[in-house]
Amino acid sequence: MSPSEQGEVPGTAGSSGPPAPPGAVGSPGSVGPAGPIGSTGSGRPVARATMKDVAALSGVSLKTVSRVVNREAGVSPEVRERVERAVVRLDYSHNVHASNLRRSSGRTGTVGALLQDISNSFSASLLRSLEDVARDHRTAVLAASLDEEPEREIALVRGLVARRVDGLVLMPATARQEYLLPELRAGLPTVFVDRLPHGVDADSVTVDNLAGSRHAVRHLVSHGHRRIVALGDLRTIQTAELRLQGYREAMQAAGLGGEILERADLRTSEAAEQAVSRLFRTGTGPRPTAIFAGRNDLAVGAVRALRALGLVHRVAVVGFDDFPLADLLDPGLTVMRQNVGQIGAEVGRLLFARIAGDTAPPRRVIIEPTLIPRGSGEIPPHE
Amino acid sequence: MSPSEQGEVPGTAGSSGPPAPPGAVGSPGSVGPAGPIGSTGSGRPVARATMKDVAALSGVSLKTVSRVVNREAGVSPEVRERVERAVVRLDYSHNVHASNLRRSSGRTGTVGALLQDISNSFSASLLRSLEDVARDHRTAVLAASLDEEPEREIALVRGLVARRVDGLVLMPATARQEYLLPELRAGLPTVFVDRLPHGVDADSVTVDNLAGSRHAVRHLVSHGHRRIVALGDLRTIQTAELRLQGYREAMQAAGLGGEILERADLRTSEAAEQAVSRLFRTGTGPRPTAIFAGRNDLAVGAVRALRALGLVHRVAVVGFDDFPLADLLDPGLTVMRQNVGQIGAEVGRLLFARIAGDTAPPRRVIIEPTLIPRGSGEIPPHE
DNA sequence: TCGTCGACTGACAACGTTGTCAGGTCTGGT
DNA sequence: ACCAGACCTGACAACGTTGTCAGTCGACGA
Repeated sequence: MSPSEQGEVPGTAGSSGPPAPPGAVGSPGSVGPAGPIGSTGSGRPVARATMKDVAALSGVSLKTVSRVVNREAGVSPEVRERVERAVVRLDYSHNVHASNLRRSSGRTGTVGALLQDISNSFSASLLRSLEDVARDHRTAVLAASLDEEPEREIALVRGLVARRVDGLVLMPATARQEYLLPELRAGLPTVFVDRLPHGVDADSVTVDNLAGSRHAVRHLVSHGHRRIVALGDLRTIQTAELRLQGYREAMQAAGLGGEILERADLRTSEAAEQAVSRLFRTGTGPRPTAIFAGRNDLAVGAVRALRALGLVHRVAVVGFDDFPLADLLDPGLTVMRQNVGQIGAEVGRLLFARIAGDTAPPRRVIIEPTLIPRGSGEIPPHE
Repeated sequence: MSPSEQGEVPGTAGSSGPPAPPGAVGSPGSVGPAGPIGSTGSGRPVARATMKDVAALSGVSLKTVSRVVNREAGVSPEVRERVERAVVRLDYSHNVHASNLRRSSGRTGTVGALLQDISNSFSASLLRSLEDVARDHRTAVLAASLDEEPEREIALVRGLVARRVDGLVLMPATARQEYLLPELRAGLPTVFVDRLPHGVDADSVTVDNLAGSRHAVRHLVSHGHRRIVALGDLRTIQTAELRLQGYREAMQAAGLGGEILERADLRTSEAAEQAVSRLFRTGTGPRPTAIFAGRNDLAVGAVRALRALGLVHRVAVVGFDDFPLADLLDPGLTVMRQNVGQIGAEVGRLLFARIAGDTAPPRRVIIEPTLIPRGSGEIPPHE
């Protein structure tokens, strides 16, 4: 029997080939009584070909197919060629789940990224730079948004662990992460980003929020401002509270403790817009002359409100977190920039080092934000 | 023997319990000679507990553990309780890959989304709305960026198929997608987004680029413009070419065929900025009085150039694709808005209908973009 | 008292793959 | 002619789980 005559596509109309060769494993029809693999006349889905089918078609054993598919050495060129033809003919696609299950390494080639909201520019850019690192490691990224919902975080982590991700990037929505302890002990590489871990010890990449907001406020003070209002997100969010704290510290340090004025728990751009609008419209006493916004869309909301009031060139604004087009506003928005690309790359570096087996003690990488003056933060006080 | 005394954590220091009960399956030490499960003194990772370990600890069979974990009926409360305690004690986590391998359904609870660039606001918002639909179906999303690289698309699709995703969302970078035929025939639910499929038949959700760009150009013409320049991305990108085509058609229809002026193959905001800059600085003859930008960051680049030239209030601009803060520019940027939330939700709806078994012929959903006038597109011509 | 039924539980095979090991063939040296 | 060794190839078990089916046990009606 010549090798080239061996096997046939199971179920192909008009069987014209020889009977299954002696070496064939399994019955050709085992995928289904009526079903050719890869195509039916109708649109009905069809079972995928397995290594068994490839083995049967090419007249070799399962193990040999495995060798060819995994490009292992020690397969004769003719056999390799025969198997490869069968692979193409059957549209065989490797099943990585079965493969990983059997393999010793236990890697799935997948990492999870749980971020605040992947449609916001900070999370999206972070995800993107992580993706770039992951691709270099032939790894896919499962991404999801937490929207500051703690229960969602816990449910999603459970799901990722059940999927046996090789690593986890987390911008936590929970206040404490003890629930992660078993996973960390089981060796799940985990990197916190933007927010420090609480109750567990793990790698983290964060921005120096305290120093950053102090810097921003000092900047306003140095331009003559005394009545500076701070806008902040939910106080339960670590970074939000830290930025407010930095504001307070800087005010105290400048001897302006009596002028401290905070509007916190602002969730959205609209909430910030409304808060600023109220503050500047209905103010009875002296109004603030400057705004420090603790998050990018709060700054945007503030600018919208000032625009509506005709005050964009009279009230100074500094925001935390840069965003696209901030330079195109009029005046350009002065911000504390967090270098998102650097953060994402650092997160990826740490994560894949852990995945590769790095067992050093947890690292806390802290990135200093930088002030980008663009005009809005350099407006002098107007009464 | 009382149930509460059965079993113990394998390897726990100071074995004080009774010997393994008669019904126990497997040896308690089978996970490793020295290793307790879930914790070691050192930071070394440790094998995860399997159902076998849970079965051994709770003194029941594998199958019973499976029943408890999957909340199947027909397990006595005492046994259930005993198993659940063992699950907690061992930090058992279900292995969905093994589960899916054995299960009949073949679902993995994962879909893939291959978009242009998940850090750009269009792709990011799309991903986000897809994620919301996916979460309702208890499904995770694998996301990746194609950056207009055809080979990457093909490699990533191969990877997703090997991961046996339940469905695929594709914003193709390839000109033709015949390579997908085997997967489509095998029943892989696939939805194209933003760009139509070529060479294969599949669901799609796109924007009416032709009508949209005609509308944008007509808008400029109706404000008195005759010399309108069009900026476009790579002509090989379907949507980019369609938008240029719409521009040409609208110009012809307005009797302005002789005024057609295109700058295509602009990949980035910077390229657009440079092109516009050159056009308006060095122009010898009469300069254009309006710009139609075929993609959001090309519009941004154009605005940057005009800003630098002091022409923002003298040259009209209409962009295709809305983006955050377009309303905050001065003047506000007039755009053709594609309703991204609607597109993403529609994509999700189609995808999960297919996953649920819908076998109707492929659908082409076309969404009409709407003109959002904000000022920049309503500037009259200045010579 | 005995058979029957329902409720619960377990043994076993199978999902698609790879690690281990043993067997077969062929070449070349004696 | 014979054997060692290199080179290919295949049988089998195992990864962690679930579907199938058979078995045990106590309660209940006749």
